[in-house]
Amino acid sequence: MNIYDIAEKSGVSIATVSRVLNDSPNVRAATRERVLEVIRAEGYTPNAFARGLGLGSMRMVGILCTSVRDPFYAQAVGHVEEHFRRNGLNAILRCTGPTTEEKKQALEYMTQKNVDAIVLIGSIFCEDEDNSHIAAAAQQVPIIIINGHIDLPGVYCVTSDERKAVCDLVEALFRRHKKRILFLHDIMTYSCQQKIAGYRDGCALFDEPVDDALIVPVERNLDAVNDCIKRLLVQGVSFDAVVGAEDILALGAQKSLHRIGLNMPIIGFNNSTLARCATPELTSIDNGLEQMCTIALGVLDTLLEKKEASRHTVVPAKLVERDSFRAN
Amino acid sequence: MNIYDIAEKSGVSIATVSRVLNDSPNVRAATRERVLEVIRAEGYTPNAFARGLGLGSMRMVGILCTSVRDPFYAQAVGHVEEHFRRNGLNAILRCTGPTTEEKKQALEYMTQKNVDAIVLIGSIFCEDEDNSHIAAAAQQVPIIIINGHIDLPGVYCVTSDERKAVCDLVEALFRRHKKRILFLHDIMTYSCQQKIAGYRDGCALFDEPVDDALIVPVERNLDAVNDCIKRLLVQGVSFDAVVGAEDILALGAQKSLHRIGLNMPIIGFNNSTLARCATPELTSIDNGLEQMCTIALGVLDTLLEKKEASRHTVVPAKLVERDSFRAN
DNA sequence: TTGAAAGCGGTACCAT
DNA sequence: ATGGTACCGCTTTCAA
Repeated sequence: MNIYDIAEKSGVSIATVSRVLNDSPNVRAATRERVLEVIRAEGYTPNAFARGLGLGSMRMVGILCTSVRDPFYAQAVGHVEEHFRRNGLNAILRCTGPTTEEKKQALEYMTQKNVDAIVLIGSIFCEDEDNSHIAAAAQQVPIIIINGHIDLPGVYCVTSDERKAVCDLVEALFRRHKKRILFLHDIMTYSCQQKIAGYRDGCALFDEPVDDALIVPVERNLDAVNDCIKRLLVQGVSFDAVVGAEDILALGAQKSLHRIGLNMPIIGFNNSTLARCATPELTSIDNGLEQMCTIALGVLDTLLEKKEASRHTVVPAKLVERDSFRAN
Repeated sequence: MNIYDIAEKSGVSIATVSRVLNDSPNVRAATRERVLEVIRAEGYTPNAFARGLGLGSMRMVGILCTSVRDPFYAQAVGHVEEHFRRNGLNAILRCTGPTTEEKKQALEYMTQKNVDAIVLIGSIFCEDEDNSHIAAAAQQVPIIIINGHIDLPGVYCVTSDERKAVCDLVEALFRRHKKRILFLHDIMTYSCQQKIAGYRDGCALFDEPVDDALIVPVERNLDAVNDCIKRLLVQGVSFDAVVGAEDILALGAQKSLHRIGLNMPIIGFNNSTLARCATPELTSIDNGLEQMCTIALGVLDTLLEKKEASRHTVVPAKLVERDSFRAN
């Protein structure tokens, strides 16, 4: 069943059928009805590939993330997919893992598939040495980065003001006389750098020197965090509060410290389900993910209309207070 | 840049270029090299839509789930995407929400996009009244259901033996003289029905009557579970163990009971991150998700080779014991 | 308002 | 081993 069949059965040319299909105004109402009737009766739907060939688009966006199995990215993918779908854009999902090589391949794959845009989820896509693969892809198709920033033509970024949020948090902790704040993080992404910058900003507000021994990298899983905390204590590194660059890190620290019998404010990041599932519930910084996704969609809409869009938008991040903060 | 340009620059016909592109053996090595050289030099990549038009496939599978934002589904989506990608199949993701209407639309969307297969994640796609939309889609393209079962031609199912796993669990609890086991569940899917059947099987083993007041539906969030537990206690419904049809339900019960000061074995389902994040760590039934995904890929591979595949495969589910079980 | 026909960029069959 | 060419199914321009 193709457009020729429909044309024949309706007694019109394929051009007319095509016009009906594409809501062209240049079709007499009666003709349109007749064609639509045949289309309905035959249950016809146009071939997406042929349409893509003619139009150069299948109204698809590529979504890249390092792993949907990570709840934070899953959350983001969900939001992006939903926002886009509501605007008639569907998603090709591709997980890349952390290596630059795979990210590059994924980017090439998406451009070859003629997607209308590529959404990069997380600043982990921003390499600090070489982003030429992103630059190359951006020449073919708009690239949108959620919570990451690269200053490149064709690359549109939406970030969260995590720097300020951490700064405010540090300030609040200092006011409670918590001056040795342990900051746990995993991969040193753009986002992570912002958080650390915020940490330093906060210390600077109080003219307090930053003890680099308190900024500690650790793998993103409970066991690694537990080992890390124990090691720090054995090494005699003292601290009276913990901030995790991800909820899971904060949660790991919480469990570890609880086991040891230590009690102090613990704050996570992303305000994920984990935060509420922790005991006691974790205070967490919400980076405004959904708002970032809404803006991303707006940017893309603007671009698809061939208008210019802002290359960098920043949304606020805010602290969501829960037990792990109040109690201590 | 298209195949004609490459043909011209290499001094061959487009047919030859196409052969080179598709690794046809009928090309002289020297010719192949010359063409490849031009392709490399020009950075040419074939147009996916045109190729799709000719081949009738873009090597894409549709993945449907009610919500990737749910960690369990995210986990599944991640596994499916990964397995398929490694076999050169990419994923179009579409979340549907719980309504049949949206699921139907998603199914239609996928068939219209000429995907090579559709993967349905979770038995929530199996309606118990009317699955005609799935039957219809299955006539166009193979449908694979992960952890759900519908007996329909063209629909291939991989399920987990959750029934047996719950039965074994109930047996183990009975042996510890826990005979009033509260079973919390949310939507009554095929999977949920299996779990309840397992619950009854277990009781039957001990000739113990099932108290239907202990099989309680509740919304899938912490607050709802908390309210539910409190209500049950007020109503005088007594129980000495809790099994949740999802980890989040078990976790909610754990928090609620802990707050009240009650202590009893609590077991979740899916062995998600949540299980390890709970305090104390939750015992959980692992339904063998990854194995299901591996099998799903195998089935699809078989089908794409136009061979017959088994319409229903069952993988074992097993209990992963942690603190919430041992301690009590 | 409608139709004819030329693309879009490939694949694959049939010759040679 | 290679080339010519007829599709694949739709969009769009140009005429009428």
